[in-house]
Amino acid sequence: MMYLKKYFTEGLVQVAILLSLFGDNIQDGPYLPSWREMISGPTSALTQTQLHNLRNQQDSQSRHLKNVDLDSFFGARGLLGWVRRLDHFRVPGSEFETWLVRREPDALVIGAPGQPASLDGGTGGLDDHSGDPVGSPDLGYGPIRDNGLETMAAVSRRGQEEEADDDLQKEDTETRQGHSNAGHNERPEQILEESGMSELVGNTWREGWRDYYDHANRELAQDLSDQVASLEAQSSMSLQECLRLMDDAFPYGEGPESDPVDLCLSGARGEDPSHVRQPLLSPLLSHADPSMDLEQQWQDILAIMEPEDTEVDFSRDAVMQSGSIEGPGAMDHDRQDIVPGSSLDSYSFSPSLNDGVHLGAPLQPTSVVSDNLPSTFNLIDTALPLPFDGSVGSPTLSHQSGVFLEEPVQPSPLASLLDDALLDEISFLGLALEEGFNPTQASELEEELDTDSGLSLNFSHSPASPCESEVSSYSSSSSSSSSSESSASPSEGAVGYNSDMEAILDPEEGAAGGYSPEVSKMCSTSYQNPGRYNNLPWLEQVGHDHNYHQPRADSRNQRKPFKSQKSHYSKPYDCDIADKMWGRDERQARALKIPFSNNLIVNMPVEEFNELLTKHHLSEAQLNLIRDIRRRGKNKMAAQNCRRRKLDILFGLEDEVAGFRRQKVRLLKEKTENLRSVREMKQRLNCLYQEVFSRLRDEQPLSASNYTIQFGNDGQVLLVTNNSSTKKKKAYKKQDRRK
DNA sequence: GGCCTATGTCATTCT
DNA sequence: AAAGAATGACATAGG
Repeated sequence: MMYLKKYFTEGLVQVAILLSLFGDNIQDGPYLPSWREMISGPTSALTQTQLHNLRNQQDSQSRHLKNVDLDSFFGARGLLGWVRRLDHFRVPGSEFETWLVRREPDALVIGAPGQPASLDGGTGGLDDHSGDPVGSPDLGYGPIRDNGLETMAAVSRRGQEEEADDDLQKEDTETRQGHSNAGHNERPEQILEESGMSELVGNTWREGWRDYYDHANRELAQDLSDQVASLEAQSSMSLQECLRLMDDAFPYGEGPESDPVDLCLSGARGEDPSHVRQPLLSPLLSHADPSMDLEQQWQDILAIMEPEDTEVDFSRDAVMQSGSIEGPGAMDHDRQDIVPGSSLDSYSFSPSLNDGVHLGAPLQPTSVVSDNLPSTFNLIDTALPLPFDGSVGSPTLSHQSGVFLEEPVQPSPLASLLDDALLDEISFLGLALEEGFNPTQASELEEELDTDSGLSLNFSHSPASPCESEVSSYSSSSSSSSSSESSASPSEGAVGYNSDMEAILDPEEGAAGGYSPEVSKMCSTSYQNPGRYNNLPWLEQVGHDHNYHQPRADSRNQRKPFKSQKSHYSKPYDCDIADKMWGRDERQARALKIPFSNNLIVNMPVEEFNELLTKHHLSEAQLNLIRDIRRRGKNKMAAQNCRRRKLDILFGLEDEVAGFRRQKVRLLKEKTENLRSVREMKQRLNCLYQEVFSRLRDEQPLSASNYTIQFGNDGQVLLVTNNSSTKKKKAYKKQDRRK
């Protein structure tokens, strides 16, 4: 606020400087705009939207017209500040990655997933327990490790900028709370208040365009942030608990069984699981009670999953897993995308699992684009082969899933965790596809777009005041010739306008009716740059010269020498140019022998104009004509300025649209990354499930394809055959809980 | 001749 | 209240 007031009071030059500074900001990477805004101060105006016109239309606030651009600047600052705070929705994503780091290297962190302080020991723990994590990419936790490293980097960055971000997040939190409490209609006001600009922005602004932008973008951002937040909360907590419990059930070094994860990993390497002693989870979970009852652990797992089960879409899951929607081609394509070079290819499963598991590919952009959306959904949805038995009171874990089940499928509880996220992703991708967005090009596009500031900071305004040309074209009605206008320099500014008059026009006063240079600087956008909007065909006809008051030299003007190359008011009424060169006013003025040039009449200050009229004895017809000439001349300049402002608004909106598109690409990219991480976690959980099942033995090893693990209400662990006709239950002795 | 664009002008409202 | 600014609507010229 203080910044803004300072700049506001110190004049428009400082505002221009601010805009220039902001132009640097917009070129930052996609992860730091909010920081930069906080650190660098209110470099806020994304574009110079000339929305004051709209505001003036709807609500005529008592602000000076010459300040409307500044108003719009500050108004845009509030709006765009909010838009840029959409970056906050990435915070959940960042925290989600943080969770990965905490879980892997440091078991103590698991119980307290919201404490960044424990992250410091994460890297060391990772190194200690994994042997040579960097040099052993085939250990199977490469993706997680990578995520962890990324997270560490993110956390490090976060720590460095935490102080600034705290303020920003606080502000954002307050904003969101206000939004949730007050509803949509109060959001713009809240934004204005938090930006300290409420006193500068009119009501119409809040009710008009800002509402429009606020509504559209907040919906987008809110959906994303809610989705990511819920996704993180659900999946991270559930997976975390599951992994911990499962690892508790099979602690490292206890008994002949190897670590569950090691089994999975060793399976990928073709090693004997019993000889593999590369712990992945056990060291991290060593704090857990190793004697914890398996049943209790499963129940804990199911308790975590259960709330999500009610939202499972059975029919869709069944269809998906039966492959009725996804064609074999798409399936094959997905698999091809997954295995080689994928971040998941380091995960391994038992042979049966490998046959059936439909690994969630890290959302290969090509597959997303080339395949239909259902296939994409299937790709994601079937990534977790953990179904759920809907029987009330008897939660059942089943290996039935789209992965390795032949029987009627049951929805996966963990898969349901991601339903919302997946649907949102689909809608997002659908939207992107609608607009021709290709995720494969997202990165390139983002880079390309980021290089384009999207700002209209190219103040290629006319060096001369819009009225200077006319002022310079003043000529005495008696002494000036027709060449006076063409030879006058626009920069001369003040020119003696009449031999009868002793006063010298002040150039600023002479620009009374024109578009003031300061305002022109504020409003001028880069549409005068011929190359900027070359890709907008509808703008080809718009990119004309808007220096209305300057002599024009384009081909059109050459074809229209009489009308365009010389101003109507540049000729004295008694010059010997043909009548057709003059407009109606010139002709009438000459007919009535008005002793002033039209330029003089129009651009003269009103006091001097009135004095001039009184000095000369003019007839009523002459006075009326002079006043009409002045009125029409003023209005003509006003119309020119009005049209220029319209174009300024137009291009400002174009800039904003470009900025929103960049942000959309950025958000899609982040969402894709988050979903990929979730899929990886689901795969790991599935691996653990398979391992647990493989350890349940009767007289002989049980086939995972024939049995389903169930828990009875009495605490018994049951193995239910998948064939309902020959259903038999094997009750396992309830183990003592040593909790 | 019709369409489009640029520009001027008028009427009206607002500052 | 006057002057001017702003702008929608319309007319006109030219391509």
